[in-house]
Amino acid sequence: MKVVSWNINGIKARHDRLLALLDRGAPDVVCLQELKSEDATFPGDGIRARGYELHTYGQKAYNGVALLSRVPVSDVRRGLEDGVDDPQARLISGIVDGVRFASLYAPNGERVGSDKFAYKLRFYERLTSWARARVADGPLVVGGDYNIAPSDLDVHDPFAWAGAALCTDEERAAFTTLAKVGLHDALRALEPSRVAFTWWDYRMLGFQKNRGLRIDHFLVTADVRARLVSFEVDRAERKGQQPSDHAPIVLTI
DNA sequence: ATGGCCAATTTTATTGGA
Repeated sequence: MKVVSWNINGIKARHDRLLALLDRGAPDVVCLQELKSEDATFPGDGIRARGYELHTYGQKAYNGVALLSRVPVSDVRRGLEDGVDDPQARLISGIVDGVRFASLYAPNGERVGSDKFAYKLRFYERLTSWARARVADGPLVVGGDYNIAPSDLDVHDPFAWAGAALCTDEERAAFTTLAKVGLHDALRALEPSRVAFTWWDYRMLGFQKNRGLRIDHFLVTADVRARLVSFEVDRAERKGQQPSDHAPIVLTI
């Protein structure tokens, strides 16, 4: 099966591109991030017309995640489910063919020392607890924008990014701690040393100069890892008119 | 020289992104 994860940076601005992606690639499951749309106004008709079940967890202007599937989804869950009063819509998941698929939009963190950076680290602690509980339930695939480049191999210019948000040791430790509940970075399981950026800054001709980061990932449980076939970055989707600043990542299981 | 872009709302400025 084919699974896509994509930070679309606004469903309204990327709606036609999304439909084209569904038509072109016919993915079985799609994890979307940064919808920037409330559920009530989410443009879902074209998605459903293409045979997908659509589950959204949105909010006005910011954040928002969605799960699309051509196969029926059960036990849809929204948020971190830990009782914390947190209005930010960053996680949705559901079970498809016995595997739980989650769409994650982790906080950006702005800059080291900011309130948003502290929120990011706290979010990762909470996400780790959530993931530990889900891993105990069964197979899990978490696709999304983690907003962490796990190693210097995932950074176009590690010297320039040293110590900056997305690349700090503290964030990388949070990513490692999350993985220790029993999750594996799918690309690294397949190809330990491949350079595969997933985000490029809109400014400064970032994509044209390939000044990118790998911050979108699939984390999978060991049983899924054993069935991995390939991981690709859909770089073509970063080109042309009105692209998202993230390219979709595509996992074949 | 350390910025340049983009989306959405608070819209002709501001906020957040990464």
